[in-house]
Amino acid sequence: MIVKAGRDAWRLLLDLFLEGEPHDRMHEVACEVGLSPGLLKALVDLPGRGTRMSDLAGHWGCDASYVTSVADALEARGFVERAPHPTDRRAKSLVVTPEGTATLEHVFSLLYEPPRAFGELSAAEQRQLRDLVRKLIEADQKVLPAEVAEVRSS
Amino acid sequence: MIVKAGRDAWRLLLDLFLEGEPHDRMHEVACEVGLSPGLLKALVDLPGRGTRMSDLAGHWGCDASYVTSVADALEARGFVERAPHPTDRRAKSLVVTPEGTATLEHVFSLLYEPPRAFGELSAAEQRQLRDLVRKLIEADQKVLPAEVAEVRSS
DNA sequence: TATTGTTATACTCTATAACTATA
DNA sequence: TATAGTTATAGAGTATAACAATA
Repeated sequence: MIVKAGRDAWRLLLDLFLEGEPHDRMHEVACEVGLSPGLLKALVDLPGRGTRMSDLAGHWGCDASYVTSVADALEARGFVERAPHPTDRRAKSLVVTPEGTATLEHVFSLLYEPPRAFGELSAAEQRQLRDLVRKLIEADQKVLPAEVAEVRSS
Repeated sequence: MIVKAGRDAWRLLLDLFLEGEPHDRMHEVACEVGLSPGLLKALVDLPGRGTRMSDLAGHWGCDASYVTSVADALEARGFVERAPHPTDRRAKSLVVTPEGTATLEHVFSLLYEPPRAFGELSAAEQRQLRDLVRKLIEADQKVLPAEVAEVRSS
């Protein structure tokens, strides 16, 4: 059951992400590595080797033709390469180059750097927060499939 | 000082907002009220009565000409109206109409509805989470001005 | 002369439709 | 005939530059 404190917690969390220091993190990181936010998101969200470009469209929730232009842009920067599908000669997949991997590592090191405000919490409080968010994520993963089932049955 | 648990907490929080149920909240709400995400953000982020359009450009971090088109779009839907500045006849401000206010209330009621995962936390845990995030926001507000000062001095 | 909001124009992001090669 | 990726084209979103009114 969600109590008032829970509602307040969510609201505060939302405020933190919509207005505070964390807000522009994705945008800053994109600038830093010279990619548009959309291209950065694509690079970060690239599934493992062997995924067809057509499946990427589904994964990203965009049109197939847009996958082509994203692939062109990332390839032009040397971050990915097109690779042929082993058995289906119509299909291609995108593989991350060493340069792309290095960029991704840089991206994550920037993205995962906590906002300074975290330093104002005691070590015990940081542990508490980690445990609570972990629980939330586990619950989220439990809840999501249930929602999919709901949509299917309606 | 930020300890490992704090880093993990931030990383988990980021995962929650980038991938979990909360991720598409803004987008869903925009659909629900028939605004593009950009227009919704503008409406939500509209400062109080009397703010000049030129100041909105600074506030939103966009060009002044874009403020004009945002104003046109929101005015076309009846959510805001242009009002003359009391003393400077060059300037105008945007005021939210009753219809705009009603829409905003609807928007916030949707936005502030906690993800279902919150219900998996006990009442005590929800209170704990609220207190921690509250602390984080207070620290964030303390940290932000310091950063502005840094930028100024560099 | 500088500033406010607007217009005209152009560039980026993303989608739709038509096309080529392969299944 | 259907599917994979591409191309051509069009629509949003956003910026730059030139403009009219006012300060």
